[in-house]
Amino acid sequence: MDYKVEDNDIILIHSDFDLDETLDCGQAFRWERIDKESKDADALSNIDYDKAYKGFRLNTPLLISQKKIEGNSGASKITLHNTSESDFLGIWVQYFDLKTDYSALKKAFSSDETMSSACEFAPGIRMLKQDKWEALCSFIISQNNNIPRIKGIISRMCEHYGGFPSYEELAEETVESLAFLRAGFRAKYIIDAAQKLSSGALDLDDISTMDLESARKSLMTIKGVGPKVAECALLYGMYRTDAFPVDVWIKRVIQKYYPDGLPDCIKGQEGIAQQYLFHYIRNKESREK
DNA sequence: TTCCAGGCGTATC
DNA sequence: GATACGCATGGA
Repeated sequence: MDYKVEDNDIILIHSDFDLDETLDCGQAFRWERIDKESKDADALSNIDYDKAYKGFRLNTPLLISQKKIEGNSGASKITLHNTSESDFLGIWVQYFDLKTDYSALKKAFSSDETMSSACEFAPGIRMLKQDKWEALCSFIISQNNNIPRIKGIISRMCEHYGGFPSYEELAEETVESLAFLRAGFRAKYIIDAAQKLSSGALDLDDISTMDLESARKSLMTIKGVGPKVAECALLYGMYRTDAFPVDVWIKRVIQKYYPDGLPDCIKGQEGIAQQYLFHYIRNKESREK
């Protein structure tokens, strides 16, 4: 993992990192693409970039930009703006999973034909290793919901609390006091999760060390957490790459490409493979219409 | 208007 | 254990 510190920025040259494919693929809900005409773009007025995003890991903000390097197949210059080396090493290296070799992963995955197509379709996808509580809470909100509306609910939540709320804060709320979220039937689930964590009935650090089956069961004692949300909390919040969330889109993938089971080449890394498959089925088919 | 969205709780068999 | 249905909200 090579990087350099330049003024107040951290610079990476990377072949397996695309901001659109990683930050806008339904695994995290707080990244916003910066419109070049918007006020946010002012901070980048002296920067040469193709695309940029602003967002958060829990309550640490980041402005990140990408510029394709001409003549170097697929490589981009990624800049983490106004980021100290200690924040980079302490937060962002893990968040963007920078110690994992995605070229090697994709190569292994590509012995399967569908996986090969999915990796080729969006080669810049990376897993985002999110905060445990942020991931759990976000995916409780995600159920039977669409991505733009999930983002809206989480955005209203963060605006209201001045950042992503702690479970202690949410444990004090009621369905009525959370009406401003317009989260629908999910409000009571958010509160139940917050109360179980706040009271100590459940502990996400403990759960993260359990074997997969015990961790699932423990998470599913929360109202509104079923197999899919538990799997997402484990994958995105606790880095269990062998967790495999199955939502309506992945059900379509399985029905269409894997009626007889998942291929061996993704064993142990099912969760990461799932991210390529999810993006592939959601975007490829709409693009073909 | 109806259908659908990164599902789950509940009732019923 | 399997299956059917309702659920809040809002965009297509």
